Amino acid sequence: MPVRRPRIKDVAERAGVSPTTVSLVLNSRPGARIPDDTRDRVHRAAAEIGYTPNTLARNLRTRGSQTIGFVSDEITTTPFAVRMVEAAQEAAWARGYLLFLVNTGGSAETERATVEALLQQQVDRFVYACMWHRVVPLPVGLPTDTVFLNARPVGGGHRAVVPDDRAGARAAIRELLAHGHRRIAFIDDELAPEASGLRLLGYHDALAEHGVAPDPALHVRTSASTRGGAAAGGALFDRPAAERPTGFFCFNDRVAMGAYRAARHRGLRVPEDVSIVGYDDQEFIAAELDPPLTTVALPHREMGRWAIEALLGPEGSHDGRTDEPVLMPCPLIRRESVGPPPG
Amino acid sequence: MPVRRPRIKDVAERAGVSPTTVSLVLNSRPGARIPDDTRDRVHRAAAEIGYTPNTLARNLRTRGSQTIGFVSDEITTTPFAVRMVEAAQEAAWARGYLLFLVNTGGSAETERATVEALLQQQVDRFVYACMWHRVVPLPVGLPTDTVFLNARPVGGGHRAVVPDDRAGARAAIRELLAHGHRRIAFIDDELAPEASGLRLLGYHDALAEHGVAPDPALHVRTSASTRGGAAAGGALFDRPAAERPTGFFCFNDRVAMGAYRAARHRGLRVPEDVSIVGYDDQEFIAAELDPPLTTVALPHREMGRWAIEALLGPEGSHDGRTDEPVLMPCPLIRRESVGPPPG
DNA sequence: CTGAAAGCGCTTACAG
DNA sequence: CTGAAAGCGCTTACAG
Repeated sequence: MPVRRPRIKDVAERAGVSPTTVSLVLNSRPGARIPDDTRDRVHRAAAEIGYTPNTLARNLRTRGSQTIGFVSDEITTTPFAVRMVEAAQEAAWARGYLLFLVNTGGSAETERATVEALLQQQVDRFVYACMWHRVVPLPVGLPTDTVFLNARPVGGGHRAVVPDDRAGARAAIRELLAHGHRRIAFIDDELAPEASGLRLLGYHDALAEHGVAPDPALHVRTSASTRGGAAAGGALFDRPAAERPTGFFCFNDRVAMGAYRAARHRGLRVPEDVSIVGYDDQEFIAAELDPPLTTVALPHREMGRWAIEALLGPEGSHDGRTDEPVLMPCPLIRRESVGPPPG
Repeated sequence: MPVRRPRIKDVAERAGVSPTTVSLVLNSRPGARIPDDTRDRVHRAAAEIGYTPNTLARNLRTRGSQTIGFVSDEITTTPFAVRMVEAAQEAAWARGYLLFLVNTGGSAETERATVEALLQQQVDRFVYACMWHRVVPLPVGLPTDTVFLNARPVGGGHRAVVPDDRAGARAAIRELLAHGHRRIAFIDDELAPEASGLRLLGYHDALAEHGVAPDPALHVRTSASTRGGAAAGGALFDRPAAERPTGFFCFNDRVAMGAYRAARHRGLRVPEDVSIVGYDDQEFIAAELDPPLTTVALPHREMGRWAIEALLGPEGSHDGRTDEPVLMPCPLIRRESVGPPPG
């Protein structure tokens, strides 16, 4: 470390040219007509002393900064949504950008300070990500071309990408309907986040398509956990046979895991006696349940990539108009928890 | 954004002093005797025009860089180990550092390019993290004071922090022994990673303490998944009663989840008929199993924080000697899957 | 106490 | 085709 990295001047001296020339050939600027001879000497000299440009200096001069600020509420906190970070990082890297990752823990104050610190680092492009699909107040200090990931700002007017929860739910319910189910329950999240409202819409959409009247008693809310799923599922299982739902759409895979448990405790088999569909396609859970869970996947990777591409997209691709958020499809993942209703 | 951020010169003009003075007061250098009067004028001027220093320029000049490169094999890929990233980011932020996050996908070539790019950004401090406890070849290009997180370099000689898998396993087995179990199986990972060897040692340690001779037939290897756990657990359950283990130590929580399933299929109850201990304390799994799983936690947060603190620690705290890796304790998390053996 | 000047390592008009 | 010079926005000896 103590040996100082070679500078452009060192290359210039060794190649017997000026720093200007070195800069020109190393950046291979289109306009510059430089004989191959000179060009070679420079490249050789650079290679020999292991020259590599100081990005900081370049950025200071050009006022660019090949970096992106990735600020999130607590995204890294959630094992769950990491693929968004991963995909974003990969997409950024592929474009020659580096990602500054900061999570603010949800505090508005930290958020402000974070944005400030990044701005000082000359970071001029931001992705603001949430771990849950949320509608968020506009974080102060963020530039107007910030891209929202898994979130949209309350007023709109910014680019944003969110999962298409409504269509995802619709697909889930259709799957149940296609197998012949008519009494279909929706075990929803009691916190009723953005995703909740959207999925309820999708639930109704699909029911309406098939002409089945929604039974309000079959839409229940509980904590979106295994425990909640077991409790709510159990209550539903315990209804009189004629009123008992045969198909269950669960707010997430953990709720589904709870529903499995409640079924098991009552000697009910999945999918012979009851069909269950989850949401999230959560790693280590959905595929590993017994039987493997049919569920709707959250397009974390796709959204992460989209966000970076929108941010770095072709010049002027964002004309500042108040775009609608992009709805990323949530594919239905068919496994083995859905079958025809009993009898 | 088109409005250019104010520079130090703007503050100087407004306050009627030189840039030198502004720099001096804003950085409140210890030696500098500056009258409160001047000091106030500068601060006021800075506040009025919303001045905030350009970190890039400062870093170029001082050759510092308040940034840390966090390079990992595929850490963000694993929902599982995110807490390491999270804790590292928080610790860095608390010290005024920003984290460049890059994961290389495990490719040595990408790794080299990554380090190179970060070096060009004048990043001079690195954490190299792995998602699994691994022994890694020394990544090329990383400075010698790099801190290894959840990994140690093959030759040693670098600071590193890893989970104390041996002690963790010992605690798990002791827990089983304390409840009276003597026939204790270890359902190990077939890939036999670093953690595997260490845990086997801990398993033997604890057995030896209690004078129970290890039965090689009770140490089995399988894929570290639910399916693997179900298969291996099932085979063990099917042994003749007198040879059947009553306690199970599983390589991870997913294996334990499989063991639960195998037990259930055979009408065996946890913990009445069989006691099970996992490893990882994996979120959304361990605590949500039925019954909740007694397991050993991986100290991801603690390791993440430690890495940053070692990196940023008091000057000269690293004297370059070939330190042994720090072993971070893996606490036993008692829940409800362990009881006395039947009969 | 305070300022002019040099310089961190680049890039980019501008001359020649 | 190629170089001298200015400048990105700071900090820091050095004078005074």
